[in-house]
Amino acid sequence: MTRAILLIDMDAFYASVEQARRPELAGLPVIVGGSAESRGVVSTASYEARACGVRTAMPTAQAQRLCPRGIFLRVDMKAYVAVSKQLLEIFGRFTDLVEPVSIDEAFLDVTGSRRLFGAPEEIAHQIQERVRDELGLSCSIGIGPTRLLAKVAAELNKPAGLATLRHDDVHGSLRELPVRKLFGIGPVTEERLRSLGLTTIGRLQDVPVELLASAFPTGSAALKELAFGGGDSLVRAGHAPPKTMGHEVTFAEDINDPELLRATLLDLADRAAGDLRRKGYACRTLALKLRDERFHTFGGQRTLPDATSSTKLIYETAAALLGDLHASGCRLRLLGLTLSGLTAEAHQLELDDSWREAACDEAVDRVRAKYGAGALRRAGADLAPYRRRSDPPRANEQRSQT
DNA sequence: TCTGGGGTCCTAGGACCC
DNA sequence: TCTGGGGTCCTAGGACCC
Repeated sequence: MTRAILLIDMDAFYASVEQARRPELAGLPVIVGGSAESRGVVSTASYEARACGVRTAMPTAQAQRLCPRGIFLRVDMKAYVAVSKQLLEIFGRFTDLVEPVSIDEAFLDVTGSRRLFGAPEEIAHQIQERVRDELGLSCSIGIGPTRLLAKVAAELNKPAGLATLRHDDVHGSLRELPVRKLFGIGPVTEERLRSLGLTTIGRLQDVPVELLASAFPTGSAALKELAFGGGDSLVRAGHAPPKTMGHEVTFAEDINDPELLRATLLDLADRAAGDLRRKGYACRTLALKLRDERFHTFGGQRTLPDATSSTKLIYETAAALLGDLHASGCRLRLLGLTLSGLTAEAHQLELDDSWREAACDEAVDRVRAKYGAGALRRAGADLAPYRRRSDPPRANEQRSQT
């Protein structure tokens, strides 16, 4: 039996959540993203704002020029995560095979749900109805026999759309679409394909594989598979375990002061290690990301002999790495720290005095769990420049130092 | 006109071991 | 003096996604 896969994609998710919880914003150009002063970009623009030309990833300053009457809001990730959970609950009523792919998208395998809920199109309609009535949000749904075809279909008819691509369409309507519609083909690959005269999916289907292989020595087979709507189509229930966890920050102004950079690093390490412990992981590898004033991005990584979740050890390793990577002393616009090589945390052997650090981390975590992430800050981390510039502590915020 | 922050996956080269 | 092949781990960088 042909598989029936749905890809549900929320329309203008962040902006729509804001409009749903603040009805006075309905019908207005809402733009969610970083503030213009802090070199932010647009995360999501409502369709009213898109009418002015505002797009995702556009600098906020540019969005303000295009849409002077736009309502600019900061990202409220907590609120969006909460709505995302509600969405997954709704999807789960129709099938157990729900695979979230991002905060606002999920694959559903409804192959086995037809007897209960009807044809895939019927199921999709019901889901759109439930999402609209219960959460006041709209979504677009693509239906296909593979994940890729469902994904492409979802893009065909936004917003509030519903579209189906069947196996037959691979040799029909799919051929007319630009290659960029295929998940996995981005701007770079699109341009390289264009230089070969391959602009539509049909041309990509027809091109001899030898010719493709000369331009893409390693990726030609995968490109062909994409063009025919193939690829992995197993929908895996639930969230995949995380592979990395990290944080990065873009400064309001480029800096090279070693003390401010170390303070930033301490804050990043504190946040990343805190996430690690909260979710029950330890890491073995940590990677630094730097971006200089010319927007050149570079980095480095270190692997530890043993897994850790200690803020202190992670910070000290990262600080040493920063010393190596930033020997030039150039001005930086971005600093990031990502932890990888994650393993489920085993209880640490207390052979040395690392138990002191563990006890300290644990105490910090408990206070934050009770009073919020801002309740307590590592001594030194509050020097991080973005803390002072764009994120002043609230008047009633409890502060103490460790 | 100035370019965010959270991720996943892939490639390629070198070290090292058997 | 010349010289294997496979496998794993580590590092740097980049494409891509939302």
